Amino acid sequence: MKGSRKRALLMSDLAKMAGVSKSTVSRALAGSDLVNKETRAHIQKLAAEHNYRVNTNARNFFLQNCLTIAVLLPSANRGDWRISDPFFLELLGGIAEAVNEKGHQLLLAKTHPQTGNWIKEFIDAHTTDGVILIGQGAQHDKINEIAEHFNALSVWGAKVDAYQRYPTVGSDNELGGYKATRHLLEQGRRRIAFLGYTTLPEISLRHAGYRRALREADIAADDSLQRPARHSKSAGYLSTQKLIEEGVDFDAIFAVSDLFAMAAITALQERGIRVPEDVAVVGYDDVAISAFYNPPLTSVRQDRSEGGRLLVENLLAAIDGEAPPCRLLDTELIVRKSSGG
Amino acid sequence: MKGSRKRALLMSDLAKMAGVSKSTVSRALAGSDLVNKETRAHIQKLAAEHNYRVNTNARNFFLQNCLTIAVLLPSANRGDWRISDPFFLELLGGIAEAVNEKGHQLLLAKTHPQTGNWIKEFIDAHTTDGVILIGQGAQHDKINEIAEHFNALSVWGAKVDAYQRYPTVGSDNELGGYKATRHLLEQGRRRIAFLGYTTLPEISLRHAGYRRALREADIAADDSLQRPARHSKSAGYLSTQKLIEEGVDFDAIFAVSDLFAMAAITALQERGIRVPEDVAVVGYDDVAISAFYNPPLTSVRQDRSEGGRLLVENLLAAIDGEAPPCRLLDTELIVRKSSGG
DNA sequence: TTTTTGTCTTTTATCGCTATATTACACAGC
DNA sequence: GCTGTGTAATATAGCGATAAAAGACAAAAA
Repeated sequence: MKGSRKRALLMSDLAKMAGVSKSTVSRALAGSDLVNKETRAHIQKLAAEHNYRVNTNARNFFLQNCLTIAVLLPSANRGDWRISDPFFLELLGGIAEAVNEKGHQLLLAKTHPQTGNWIKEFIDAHTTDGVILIGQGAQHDKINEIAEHFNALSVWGAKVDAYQRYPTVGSDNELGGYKATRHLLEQGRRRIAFLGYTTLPEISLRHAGYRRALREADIAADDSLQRPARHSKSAGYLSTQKLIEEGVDFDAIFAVSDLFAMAAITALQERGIRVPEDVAVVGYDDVAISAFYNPPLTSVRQDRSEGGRLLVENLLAAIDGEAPPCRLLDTELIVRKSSGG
Repeated sequence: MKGSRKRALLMSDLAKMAGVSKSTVSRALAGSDLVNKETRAHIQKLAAEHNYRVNTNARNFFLQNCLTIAVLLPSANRGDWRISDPFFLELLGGIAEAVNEKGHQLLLAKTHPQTGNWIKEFIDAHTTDGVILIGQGAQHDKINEIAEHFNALSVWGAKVDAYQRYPTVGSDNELGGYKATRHLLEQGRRRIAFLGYTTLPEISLRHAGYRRALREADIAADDSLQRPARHSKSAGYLSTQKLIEEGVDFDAIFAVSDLFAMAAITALQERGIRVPEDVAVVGYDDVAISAFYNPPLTSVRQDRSEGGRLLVENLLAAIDGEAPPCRLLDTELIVRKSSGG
């Protein structure tokens, strides 16, 4: 079957059948009123009968109004696309929306970060007009390197203090971290654990917000409460278990993703620790499913629609040769009755 | 900014700059060894310096080896892409994988089912070589109607007994329902509620499996245990609440999606009903997040990778003018320590 | 009758790229 | 000096669609 696609019906074939010229067919199919009603109807019927469809590539080529934009989603496990975090997929929705609004095409691709220089490999192998990268992760240097040669990039993530050649879009992570921590402090919590791998730019900023809130409340930072769990499935769970086993005194957790928060809650409840009575938990992302969690998760909302829109805008600007700025999205704390205390 | 994309550098421009012909540039950029090493290097450097990129449309057009495939995901709420069920998004991943493997492009689109004839509208408005529909839902008749004129369709869903003009891919829903129910019966449960809207083809089949399992165990069907919750966010929650309020005697729930199962568990636990001690719950889909749920969810797994592959295969066959068959995927019951009893 | 107008249709040129065929040139061997 | 061989670059010919310009024809106006 591979490649054996049989020669498709062309517009010229259809024209021959209808006894008119190619352009007349083209116009008839486009519904132009420059062709006689009957002729139009006849051609349309003929096209339908013969299951004719215009060659998308030829059309796009001629009209040259359609860019191909790739979205790279790093997948955690090779061969299995059980995406590490639903947030990324929800963001993808926002991007799809924005891309379609602009009339462009969205090429979706999955990649395996572990395969060495994955982004570059992808760009070389495929033909795209621009790339949106979801998940800056710890790849800052690599992305910078790619941006030297390929500037049609737009990245979801955080602005890095150091030299940065590519534009990012992301929530105001510092403020988000601050709001989450503030909320916990307002509930009377004092021993707030931080669950997240601060090496990642976004997480580092959320951590900064967390520290600011504590500082303002005159609470000294406590190293035993810092839990650098990586973004892996079990990390949130294991880190929390460890926290308990080590006998650390804590009455709240700020987890840097909803997934982490859920895993943490699972670990807590397994040990009979009540949420939020004994330990309050706040997450990040406000993933769709969080409202259904048990207990419903208090979380910092990242706006996917707006995020997608800005990512696409930045990319189009970059394609035009501009150097778009890093953008910050509003953050909103979604308080749900229980988990957050 | 819109449309003001400045004239891009062409290959001919680059050729002029390098003092060679267009074809030489083309070959040099393709890394062909038909051009002198030095020439090749020089051209490549020049291209990089001037940030030249080949016109994707022209290239695709010439090579004509690239189809544009659209995936339609019905979104529940207009303007908000908080997708009703994470399973759909995970399936999207499987599709992306398969499409890329075949070297085609995946055009992602979101639609609003409520806008009348959404699928047809989409097909008419966009130019695609084929459409994958995620979510057959209650649209069987409408899809059939579209398939009359447009046969490049591939649908995730179930085979409908009645006249069906389009191919589907889906898990063996009857078997899945059977396995789930069987599992609950083996745990000694006898009063198993069914949570799902049986008007939908897939759900109807799962229900059939449920009934078969009960029949084999000599348990009479009980109408009060049938809960036709629709696929909406709160449906699982509300239906379960009602079940409790009505004082129905039940010791297990088979929910037709993990989302429903989670919502049900939330409702149960709010009333102090323990899961699985008092009521065991089994879901469907085995969504990534289910493992993290509290308690971890026992669920019927639908294989997204395989599903995506088959959806794409069917679509390519349909584009070639064949009439591909409806396919059934294996189902596997994933038993997690707690929820399922 | 001639001109004008209007409606429908065809001709022509083109989008930017790449594959194929062809040419240009250098150097070996006889 | 001529042919044969190999390498490197060029010229040419589309891919299939569409838009713009040009043409054909009939009916209305002068």
